[in-house]
Amino acid sequence: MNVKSLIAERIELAIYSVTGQHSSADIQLSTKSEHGDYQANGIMRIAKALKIKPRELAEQVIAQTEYGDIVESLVVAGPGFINIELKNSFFSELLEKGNLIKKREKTKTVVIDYSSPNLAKEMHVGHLRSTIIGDAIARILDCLGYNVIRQNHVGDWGTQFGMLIENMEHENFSSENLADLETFYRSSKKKFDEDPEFAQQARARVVSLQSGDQLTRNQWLRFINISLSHCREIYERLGVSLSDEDLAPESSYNALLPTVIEALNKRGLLEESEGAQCVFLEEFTSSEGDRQPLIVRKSDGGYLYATTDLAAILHRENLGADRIIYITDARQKLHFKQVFAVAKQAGFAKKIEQMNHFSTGAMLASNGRPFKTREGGTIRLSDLLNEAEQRALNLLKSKGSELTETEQNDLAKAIGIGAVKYADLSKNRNSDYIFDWDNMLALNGNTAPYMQYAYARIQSIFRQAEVQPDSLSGKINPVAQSERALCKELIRFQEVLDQVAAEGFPHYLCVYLYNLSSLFSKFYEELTILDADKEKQASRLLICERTGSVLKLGLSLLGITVLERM
RNA sequence: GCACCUGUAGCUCAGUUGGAUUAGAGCACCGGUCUACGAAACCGGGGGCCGUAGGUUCGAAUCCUACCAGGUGCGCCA
Repeated sequence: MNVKSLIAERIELAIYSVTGQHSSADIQLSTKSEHGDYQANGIMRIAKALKIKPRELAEQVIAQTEYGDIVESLVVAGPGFINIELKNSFFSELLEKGNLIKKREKTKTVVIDYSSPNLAKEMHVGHLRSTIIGDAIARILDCLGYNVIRQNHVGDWGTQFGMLIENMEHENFSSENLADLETFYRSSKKKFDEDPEFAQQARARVVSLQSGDQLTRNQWLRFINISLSHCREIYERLGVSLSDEDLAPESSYNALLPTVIEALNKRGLLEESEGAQCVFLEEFTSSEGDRQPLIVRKSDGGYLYATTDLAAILHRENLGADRIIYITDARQKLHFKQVFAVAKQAGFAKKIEQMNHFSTGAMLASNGRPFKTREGGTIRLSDLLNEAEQRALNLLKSKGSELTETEQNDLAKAIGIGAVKYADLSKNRNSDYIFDWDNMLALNGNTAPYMQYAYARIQSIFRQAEVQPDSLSGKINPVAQSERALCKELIRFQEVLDQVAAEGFPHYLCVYLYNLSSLFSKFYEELTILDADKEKQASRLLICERTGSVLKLGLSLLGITVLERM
């Protein structure tokens, strides 16, 4: 249940009955405990528009609000805030019932495009952000009851593949001895850049590939399959929910491309410029009259990624999308802005209500420079993940774990991978972020291990008490400040998920889970659970259970596994 | 040249769309709390001209303008 929306509804109804207008009450979480649990900030804005005194309006709104079941008190404060204190019984009952997440009834279809690696080479660190952030958003939308269609728009078409297939012939490579894709890509690229004759043959390959030459196509398929199996392995290790069914490769849009051009032409959007077919839109014209083109067909007749992306929007429309989301590097911002605008103009997205490009910043090394190997090359994702697991294992050993060797290895995987993912997810996706092993593996602060620890501690309580957490039931009565604070945070879960779903910022969920873990630690330090009297013990065990469930579900939505002990 | 993004504590980051005399976390630094429901934790302390300068209003880290610094993109790569 979204508590914030519930409160907003009540207060907005009262605002309507006082003013006759529908206005946002602007409900926010109170920043200070003296100001209650939530606060309504909208009164001052409304009063200003109506030219009445804010405090008087606030009084009238309070008098009209129906709140007996959820709110303890509504108080006018400062220049016209309404401070809202929730009834303990309200959140106790909510928590006793336990179902904190309410799925949508009228479902919407959301098509989400993420990861989308280039199959010409192995996945590298540059693919991490889109993959992880996209997966979290997809899972959250899923959990909220949206009909989610994942699209992995892998790059499997174009010059690079001509180059690779040609080189497979030259080097006499078969799929069996192509284990190291990255090296093969580099040597092919080198040859392509240095040997004009080879480059020519490579381009000819592209033509025969795209015209359906059987031999070339077979080679291409073999190559794609090797590359895909690398991806599957990475997704498996990362715990990413993408499967083969979500593949929507560039090549699959090939047949649609002439249709796209034709449709643009029919709409009168096409214009030839310097031999290329372009779309010029008003909104991409500067004040000096410089026009920014979206090139959809090259002068040699070839199509570009803009054409493919337009075709992909047509495809999404056919999938019944109400909303489409793309998660890519921020460098593609202008590109998607243009593609969305052209798609709208061309009538490719008549039924799509929302088109979101959620862009991500870059991953940087601790010196603030791009994150590369010492030689200046890209870092393979598999190497990065190996290092994460190794570092987590070292950490476990240094803590003198009592667990067996195999248990430690399993833990190291969960901790290492979780730390890498969480480090990425917990930052605002817009900004570049500095990749730092020590920060992400720290056992304190806004890190995955800190939350995994909080969860493990909760499970330990249940083991100590010899109870099955899922069998717990009864009354919750938060008497102490620290348990009330924890309960109040627990009922915010849906509110936070709704916000991530709307805005595409998983770090809101991270901040929330961190805050929750931290409130749990305070609660745990301050109050006895097992030694408390029967009633308090039952209540507190149930609070522990709800905290554990929210942590487990919350982390799993981020694609991070919890640990029973660590 | 034009456009977009970023600038918050020594470091890494939040700041819920303009909210409350005192801008928050973690690391690092200083100090405190275990004969133990997991100290991998908790509590306290110092540390800030929110890049700079104006403006908008009851109220600005948040909005507007100019400037400074860093990054990125902009006609036939994706």
